[in-house]
Amino acid sequence: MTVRVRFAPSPTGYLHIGGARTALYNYLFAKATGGTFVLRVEDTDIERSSSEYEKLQIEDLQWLNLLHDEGPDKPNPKYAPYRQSERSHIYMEHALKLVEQGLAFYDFCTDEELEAAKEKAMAENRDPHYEGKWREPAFAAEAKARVAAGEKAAIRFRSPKKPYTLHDKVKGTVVFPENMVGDFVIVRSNGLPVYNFCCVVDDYLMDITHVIRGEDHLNNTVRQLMIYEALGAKLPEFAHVSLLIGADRQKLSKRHGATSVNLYRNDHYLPEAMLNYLCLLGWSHPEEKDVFTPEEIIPLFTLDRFSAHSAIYDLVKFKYINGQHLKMKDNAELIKMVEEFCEGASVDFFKAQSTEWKNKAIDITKPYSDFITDIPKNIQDMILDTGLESGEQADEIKTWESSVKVYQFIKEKVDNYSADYISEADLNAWTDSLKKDLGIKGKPLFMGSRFALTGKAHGPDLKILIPLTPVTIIKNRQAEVGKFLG
RNA sequence: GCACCCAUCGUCUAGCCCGGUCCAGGACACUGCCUUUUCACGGCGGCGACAGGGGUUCGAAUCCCCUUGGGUGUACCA
Repeated sequence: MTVRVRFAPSPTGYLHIGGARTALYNYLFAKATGGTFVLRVEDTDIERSSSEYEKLQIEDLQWLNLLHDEGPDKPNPKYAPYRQSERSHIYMEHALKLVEQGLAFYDFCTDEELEAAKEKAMAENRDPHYEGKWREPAFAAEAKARVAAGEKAAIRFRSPKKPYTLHDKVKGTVVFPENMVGDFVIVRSNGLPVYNFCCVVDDYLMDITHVIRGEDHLNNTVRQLMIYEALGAKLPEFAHVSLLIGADRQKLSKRHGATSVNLYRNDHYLPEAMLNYLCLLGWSHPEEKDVFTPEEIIPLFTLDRFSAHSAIYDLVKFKYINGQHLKMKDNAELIKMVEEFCEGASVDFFKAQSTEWKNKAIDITKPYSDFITDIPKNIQDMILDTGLESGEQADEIKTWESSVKVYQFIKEKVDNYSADYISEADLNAWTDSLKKDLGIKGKPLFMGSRFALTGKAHGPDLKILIPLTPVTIIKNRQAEVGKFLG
């Protein structure tokens, strides 16, 4: 049996990080087993669904490189169409069959009647299940006649009063007691079928072998189990993955920060880092590695390494993982990314430099960066910025009497420098001269010359940094340094 | 309310199914040291958890029960 899994988003908003995570798990499982990853669009809620969101969600999936093998844009004739809105006739056909078999029935109750019955049941401390007369087989003929006459009716599934057992790959054996659900609607009175019904019909007809989805569907599964049974369909394997929650352990929402994938995409997070981080929220690497690429994980991915409890979505480790993936990239790729994705004065400057310059600039900024956008930011701070660093270190430098000597010596050299950039050899000659001729050594020499050249007490190795810095900028800084030192 | 799910460092987790090798391991964060005549990167340490209570057992993080806490569902939403 070849594995077929699906990701079935509702196009009612942007792709959510929780959705991306379940998509990832389905994708990894398909790749790990040589199976097929199907994308199905669950747009039965016509009020909230839009084709625009469908498009955007697919774009986000593509950005994450979670490419589907089958879907609305890559149909397999055997299973198409892949949008539930285009499959209405299929659902109706099966719903009608269930009515014929007496496993479902037409219901003519009004919303008011239903609401009143529900309130009464609650008040009497009974389960608020359907109690209308139409569930009685005796009314079947009358119902059929009324529908034939054009009257609108919902179709309800006659729920068997017995317990159901689910063997879930994550939760283990779950027993749903009888009376957990009443006779639920499978087709609305407006003729549109409902999620729990469509889902089963589709998973059945599309030969889905493994249903990997969020835990929020766990209780729904009892309804689905009933429908599988009524349809005479073989049950797929189920894996109900725990949910992502906010730092307050509440459902993830806007107030917890960015919850949709496109926001991370716009901020130029690395897609492979996002996948890496999301993967770890609820699944663990067999060797406890925590930085890895999707390709590395595919051969290792199994359904028995999920944790059963929900995980707090917290950006701190995400940042670390993004940094690790960034540091794995080679310079050529990083240069391309900076030029393509980043903007600002430092990027414009960057683009105008030689390849050699770019490579060195990447070398010195990479260790300081977790995000691609940190690179131009660091280029700005380290190479282009003319401001002074304030704080204890700078104050300490000011107290050294040698600082002024170092500054004056270097200032004179820089003022008379004819090239646009100071060479490493010249810089070495200057520090040698400071050491030999002026007798300055140790901290005052190195810290002092760093401050005299950069206006800062910290930063990358001067020998690499200074040859990358335009002399004009150093001159501007020196005016500031001069004022600071008095 | 009722049903279902869950419960190991602040966070993500390993271990739990198949009790002893766990006075509980890793990672992030925080922190100390080393390296770097600076900072970052890196390396080596430190801090830090089995929710509580019963039971079973020679022995429980691991099995059972209760409590507490959290989550989900209970729609003619998905």
